[in-house]
Amino acid sequence: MAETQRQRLEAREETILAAATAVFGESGVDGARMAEIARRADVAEGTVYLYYKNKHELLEAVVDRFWRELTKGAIAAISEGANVNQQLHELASYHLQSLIDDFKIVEITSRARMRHGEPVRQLPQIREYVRVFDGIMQRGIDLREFSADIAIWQIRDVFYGTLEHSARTLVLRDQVFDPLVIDHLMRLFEQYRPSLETDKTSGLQSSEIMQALSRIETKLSQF
Amino acid sequence: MAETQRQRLEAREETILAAATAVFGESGVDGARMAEIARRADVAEGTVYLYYKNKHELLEAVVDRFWRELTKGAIAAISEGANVNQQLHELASYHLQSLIDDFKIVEITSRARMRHGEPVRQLPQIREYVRVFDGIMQRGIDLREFSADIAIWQIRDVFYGTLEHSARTLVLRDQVFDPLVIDHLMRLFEQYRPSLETDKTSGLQSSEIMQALSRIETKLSQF
DNA sequence: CATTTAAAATGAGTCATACTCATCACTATA
DNA sequence: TATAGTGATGAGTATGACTCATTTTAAATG
Repeated sequence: MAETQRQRLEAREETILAAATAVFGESGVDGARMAEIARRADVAEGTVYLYYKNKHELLEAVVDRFWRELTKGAIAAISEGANVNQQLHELASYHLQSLIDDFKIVEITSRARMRHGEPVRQLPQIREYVRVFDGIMQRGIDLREFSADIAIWQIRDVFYGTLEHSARTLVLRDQVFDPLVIDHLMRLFEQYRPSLETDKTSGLQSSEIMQALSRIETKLSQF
Repeated sequence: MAETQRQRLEAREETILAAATAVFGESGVDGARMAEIARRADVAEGTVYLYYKNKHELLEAVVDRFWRELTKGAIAAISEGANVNQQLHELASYHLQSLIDDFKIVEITSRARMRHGEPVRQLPQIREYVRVFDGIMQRGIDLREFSADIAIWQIRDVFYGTLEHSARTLVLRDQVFDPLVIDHLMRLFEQYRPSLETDKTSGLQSSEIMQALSRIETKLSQF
């Protein structure tokens, strides 16, 4: 049956992809042997090339699937009804944990970015992934929890940049998740709250206010 | 003369390193041919292997030198007498500009990090490079410009993580330096200022102000 | 200056491995 | 059961990193 045939082919493609993910993860891109991937997928070496044009395209498929799964996981990790802050916290935790758990595959992602024929491109699936963040931030702005004049793309760079760098630092040390990183990041986001009465530098202004209040109170106490 | 001989060898090593930097930059790690590097350095292919054990070690040398130069440049870029904030601004600008200008080499850095025999390591020269940041922050703490209870390593991750991610975003768009990124980052550092009278959340501050105002109003109403 | 000796350079040859392609096997339809 | 056509195979090819026997260069010695 055509239906069964198609399923067989997809199953085989999936098997090859799984084998490739494992081998790339274990041995890295350069260490991975196409022969080993074929062996694990229980197919001949030539068969792999029926499904993927070359090693790099196979790598791209592995990375692509990884980020697609990550997107699913992220969406599942944030609780529907929660407030914006809570959701950001959940996304940050999920992201950091994933980066640590699948460090090998994440490292490999940069390899997929550069195709031999030069111009560095952004992977569509990563674009998709960061949309999750953008969605939450946009909701935060709509709900007036965040100032309307922030640039989401800049904050996105802070968010993902910090987490990526932190993950690298953590893995190079002891490989464990550190909630302090999340707390610290979330504290930064307080900067984006809409300020009712002041501009940027709340320190100076509030101290001025406090001084003024002190003067008033001192005066009053004289009565 | 032994002196001259030694210089000749070092000059040749430098020539090979320069050729390698160029070829790696143009063609990427996988695209770079050892034969091409040798040709550009005007030596035989075998000669390259007298100076560097293999392609990966040559790559490491290229990356190592790049970051060493970057450290020199960073130190030169920050003005000795300036205040901490100014210095951070200068370092951030220099770093972002460098990441954009030498994007190719920076991308290649991650390749140098993973040696075939597994465990990912941090490159000594990058360690050295981030010390520049640490030094400025420490001075900031000593001068009470920053709160003493901050963890420098966390802020370092924010600093470099954000800049690295921003650089990637910028390069993938239009390749140009954007001062907004720096301003935004510097704004975040306001979070680390020592607060004179209050804790973290400026929201709490305003509530304190409201309480004080209430006290005043209460007092006033007594007249 | 000639000779010896050691170091440095060379590039043709080796080897590992990504990729190809002529051949074979299997499945579905007539 | 025959046949067509799609999918699978793995021996063979091409490429490029790396080696090493040989040659060249330069320093040391008399």
